[in-house]
Amino acid sequence: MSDLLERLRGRGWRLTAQRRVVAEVLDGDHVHLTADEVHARAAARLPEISRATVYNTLGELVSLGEVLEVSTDGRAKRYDPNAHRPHQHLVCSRCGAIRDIHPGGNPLADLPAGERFGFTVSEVEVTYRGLCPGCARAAHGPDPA
Amino acid sequence: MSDLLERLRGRGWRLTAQRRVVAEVLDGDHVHLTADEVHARAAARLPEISRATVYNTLGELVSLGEVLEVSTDGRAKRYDPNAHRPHQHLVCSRCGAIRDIHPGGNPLADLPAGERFGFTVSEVEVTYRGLCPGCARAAHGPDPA
DNA sequence: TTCTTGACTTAGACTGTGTCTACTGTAGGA
DNA sequence: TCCTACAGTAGACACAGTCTAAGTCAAGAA
Repeated sequence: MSDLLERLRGRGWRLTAQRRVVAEVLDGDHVHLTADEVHARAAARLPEISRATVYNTLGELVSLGEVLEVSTDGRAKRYDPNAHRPHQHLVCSRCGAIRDIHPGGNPLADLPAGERFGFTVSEVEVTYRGLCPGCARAAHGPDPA
Repeated sequence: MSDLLERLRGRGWRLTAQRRVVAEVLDGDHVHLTADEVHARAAARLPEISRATVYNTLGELVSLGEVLEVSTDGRAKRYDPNAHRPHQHLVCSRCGAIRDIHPGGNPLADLPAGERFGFTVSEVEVTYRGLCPGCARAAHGPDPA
């Protein structure tokens, strides 16, 4: 993640304790935190950080292209630091767990011209839904209730 | 849409004026209204209908499988009556216009086993984003501002 | 090192979307 | 007609996110 901090400094980003903590919280693979979760984890290290700062910082990271905003459930948006490698999401319909996946192929090519309604199409978002291994076991196994 | 009303009656749904108006508002192709828009249009025909009734009725239509809930912008959910024909969405990133599209192929098959993390995958949601013809013209043409 | 400046942060009010609750209305059977 | 259960209502509440005004601080200049 120091890469990210370096890139941000290179872009003239003023580096404050708050921004550093938010960037650090977003480090890792398969990280998809809501703004409130980011705030909670940031506040564990820097108790006085405010919600507005977390929203501001997340918004800046998104517009700099360093973080992706994903909304898989129609509720809170989630923030995904894995922005430099195009990927899709696999979501558990029961517990909400999210995994990043990297299928081959280019889904944009699957859209025939006749279905484009004259749109200039530039992006595709693909979300696979199903049950994660744990929830599938719970659904099939002997019901302990 | 009288099909829908017939189906609902067949399921023992008590058909009231409020429910009929909500179902009628959702008639048509490429219809993707927010709950508030449904409420506004329903209230034009039945002024005393309440917001809670619109939410309740939409929720019932969704759980009966007659209407789909889609959230393309992370803001308000939209309700899509085109639930009996599997389809995907094409969204204008500028004005938010939504079109239903029906590409061939089965996107589920594009997900190799090695990328499934043990999930039992049952659905795919695909959203294409770009500019609709009107917004593309506005972006390219001589700026009238 | 100290000063200056403008960008950054803060608390809290505000908005939009959706849910819940307690009460009222009403369709249809006894 | 009366009863009962389901449907509808208004309004309070909850959650996610945005905005504002005022205070704070990082970083360059002297």
